Amino acid sequence: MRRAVDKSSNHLLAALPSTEWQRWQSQLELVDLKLGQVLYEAGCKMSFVYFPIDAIVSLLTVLEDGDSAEIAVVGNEGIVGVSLFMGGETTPSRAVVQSAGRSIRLSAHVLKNEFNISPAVMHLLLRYTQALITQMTQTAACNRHHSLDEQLCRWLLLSLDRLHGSHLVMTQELIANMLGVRREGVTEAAGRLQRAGLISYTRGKIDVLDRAGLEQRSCECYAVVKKEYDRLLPDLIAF
Amino acid sequence: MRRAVDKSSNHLLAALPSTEWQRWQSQLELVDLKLGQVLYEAGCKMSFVYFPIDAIVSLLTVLEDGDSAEIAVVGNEGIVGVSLFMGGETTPSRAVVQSAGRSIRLSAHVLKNEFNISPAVMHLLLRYTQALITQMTQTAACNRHHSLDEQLCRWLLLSLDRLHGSHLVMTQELIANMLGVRREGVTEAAGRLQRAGLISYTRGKIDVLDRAGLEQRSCECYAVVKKEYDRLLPDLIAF
DNA sequence: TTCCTTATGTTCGGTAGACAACATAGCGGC
DNA sequence: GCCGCTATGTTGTCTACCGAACATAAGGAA
Repeated sequence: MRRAVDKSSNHLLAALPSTEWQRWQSQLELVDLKLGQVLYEAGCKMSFVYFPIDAIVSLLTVLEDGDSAEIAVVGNEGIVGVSLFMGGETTPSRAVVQSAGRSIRLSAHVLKNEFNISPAVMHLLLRYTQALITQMTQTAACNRHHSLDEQLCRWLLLSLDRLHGSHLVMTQELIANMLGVRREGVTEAAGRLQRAGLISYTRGKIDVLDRAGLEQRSCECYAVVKKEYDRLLPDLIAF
Repeated sequence: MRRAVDKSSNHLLAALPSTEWQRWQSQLELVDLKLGQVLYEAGCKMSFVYFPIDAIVSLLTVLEDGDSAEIAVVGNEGIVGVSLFMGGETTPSRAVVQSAGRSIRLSAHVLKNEFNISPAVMHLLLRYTQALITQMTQTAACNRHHSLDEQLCRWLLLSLDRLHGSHLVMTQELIANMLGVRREGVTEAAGRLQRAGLISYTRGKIDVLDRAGLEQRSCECYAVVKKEYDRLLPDLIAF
C-alpha cells in the first residue's frame, strides 16, 4: 500500500542529491505512526528506518527495573535507526512514538546499501548522527544537573520545534516516562507552568501560550542542542 | 620527535588491515598524556585524534555554570575524537586525561582522509562510535536513576578495564568532577566502599581489592556497556 | 625538623524529587 | 442522562544529595 511521498516533508530527504532521491523514491512508504507505538525494541533487529514527517519519536534507554530515560527526540529533521548504518544492527535503546503523525519508512537493507554506495548519503547521515550525539550528551548532563521544571521546558521546546503549530497531544504520564521522573512530579511542574501562563493543559492536550517564556524558564540545554543542529545541518531548512 | 609504535598497544589500531597499518605507521606519534591534560576543549577544532595505550580519557559535557558530567570514557579500546570523521569538526564536549599514560596520536586530516578512502577503516571507526554511543546513552539513564554508590562502582570498573593492574591514581575531587557530583559525596561513597573492604584509598591512590564485590555493588550500566563493546568489537582483544 | 599545601573526613541544615495513598474530574460508551 | 475509566490534582513522609563550614592528616619543600 504505497502512497506518494513528498521529498520536502523530511529535511534529511530534502537534502538528498536528486540522483539518490530518484533511486529511493520507489522504495519509500508513507506510514501512520500511532501514539505509543514502539518502532524498535532494545536489542531487536530493525527492519525499517523511519523519516518522520509530523510524528515525533523518542529514543529511550530502558533499565532492568523498567525505569527509563529519554536520550533524544527525532522529528522531521532526522531519521530513526542510525545504529543500522553505524554497524550495530541493534541498539540497546527503544524508539517510541511520542506524538502521533505520519512518517516515511524505508527498508533497512536498502538504506544500508545506499549508505555504502553513496558518499553523499553517508556524509549526510553521519552529520545528522553527530547532531544526535550532541543531543544525547547534553541530555546526560541535563539529567544530572537541571531541575524538573527546566527539563520540562526543554522537552516542550524540543517537541514544539518538531511539530506544526503549538498544540501537543501528550499525557503527563507519558512525559514522566520520557523524562524518567514520576508522574506526580510532572503534574506539579506543569501546574507551575500553567499558573505562570506559559501553557494550558487539559487531559492530554497541551497548548503552548508563551513560547518565549518557556525559553526563559528552560535550561541552556535546549539552546545548545538547537544551535548544534543548525550548525551541523545548515542545508536543511531550520525546523 | 617520533618514537616507534606498537600496533597491538591499542585495540582499534590492532584491528586495522595490514595495508592500512603500513600506510599509517609513519604518521603515528607516541605521546605522554598528563593527568588533567585537556585534549579538546568544547567547540574547538581538533588537530589530532588519540589512540590511548595506557592512558584513560574522559569525555565531559560542560554546562554554562561550570558543572560537568562525564558522558563516556575512552581507553586502549578506542579513539578520542570521533566527531572529526562524523563530520562536525568540533564537539560541544571536553576531553580530559583522567589517568596519565601513553597514547598514540595521529593528525586529524590524515585520519579524515583515511576514513574517506578506506571502507575498512570507516566501518571499524563507525562500529566503535556505535559502542561509544551506547556508553553515552546508558550514562544518561544512569545519571537519572542510580545512586552515587552504584555509579562510583560503575566508574571504577570502567576505569579498571582500561588499565593494567588494579591501581588507580585519582583524587576524589577529580572523580566528583567526572561524575558531576560534590566532592564530599564521593568521600562518603568511597568511605563506604573502603569499609566494605572493596577498595583502599589514600591520597589520590586507589587500590581495588575486591573486583567481584564492586561488580555486585555496581548498577547494571557497567555490564550493559561492557557487553555492547564486546558485541560490537569482538575482533578486538577483550580489554 | 617545621611549615604549608593539598587531600580527605565530618557535620549540620536545606531541598528536590521519590514513594505512597488518595480525591476529583473529564470524556467516551451506553 | 448514567457509569466507569483514565487523567489530573493533592498531601505528607522520606531520603539522597547539595551547600557550606569546618577539622584533620599526609606528603613535599625548606
